[in-house]
Amino acid sequence: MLKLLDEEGKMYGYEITQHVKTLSDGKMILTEGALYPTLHKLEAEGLVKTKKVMVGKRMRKYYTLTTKGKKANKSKLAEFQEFINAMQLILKPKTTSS
Amino acid sequence: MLKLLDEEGKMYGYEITQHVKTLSDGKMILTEGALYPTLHKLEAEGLVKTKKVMVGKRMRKYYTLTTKGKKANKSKLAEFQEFINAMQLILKPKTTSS
DNA sequence: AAATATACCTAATATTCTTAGGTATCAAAA
DNA sequence: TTTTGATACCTAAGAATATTAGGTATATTT
Repeated sequence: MLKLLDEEGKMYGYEITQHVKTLSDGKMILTEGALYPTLHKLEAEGLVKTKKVMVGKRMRKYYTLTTKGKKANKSKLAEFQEFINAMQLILKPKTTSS
Repeated sequence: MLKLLDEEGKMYGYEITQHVKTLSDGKMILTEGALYPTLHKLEAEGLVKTKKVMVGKRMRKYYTLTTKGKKANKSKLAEFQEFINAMQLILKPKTTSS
């Protein structure tokens, strides 16, 4: 979420779920039960700030990264890559011979 | 765990934690609170079977994959790779120009 | 002798996700 | 025109999993 918000500037919750689905060719589904509590937590931690906008009679809540959120994005992305690297080391096939 | 057991043939719990630490250059720590409940669950599901061995006065519980466990290993490895692929698609930097 | 490593384990708590709701507007199909 | 599906927010119960912090005991190293 932080990464998408960093690139897109501002996004609303539903938009984030659609982005995730599109970018992953439908392989990842970010459910609303996972999405909204996380966004609220990010806001409580001061990583994002919100702006409510009315589109017709319907409400949209736009999220944007704070300075703290941009820093968190970088560190979390690096952390995730380290996780992937470590997992690949562990899951790399053990070379039996050669 | 399934992957390590598949390659090593048989392993005991503590050995698995050390393997994970070594393979990942100390970046991943598999704690015992995560390890043992998971091994017990794998056994309950019939993916691994156990054999208790006394080494001096100390007990070791060796785990080996069942046929079902070997199949599960393959599918779980594939599943994890798909997860990584999907995440990389989502986390891939958005090309702004060119 | 004491500290560290080996070797098993559990349990309370915390965290997070899934599932399954609820409310409401808007557009398209039946 | 009604009903379905998409858009758009949300919460809460339950399930799953990890963290933390123990407990027990033997073996080895300092």
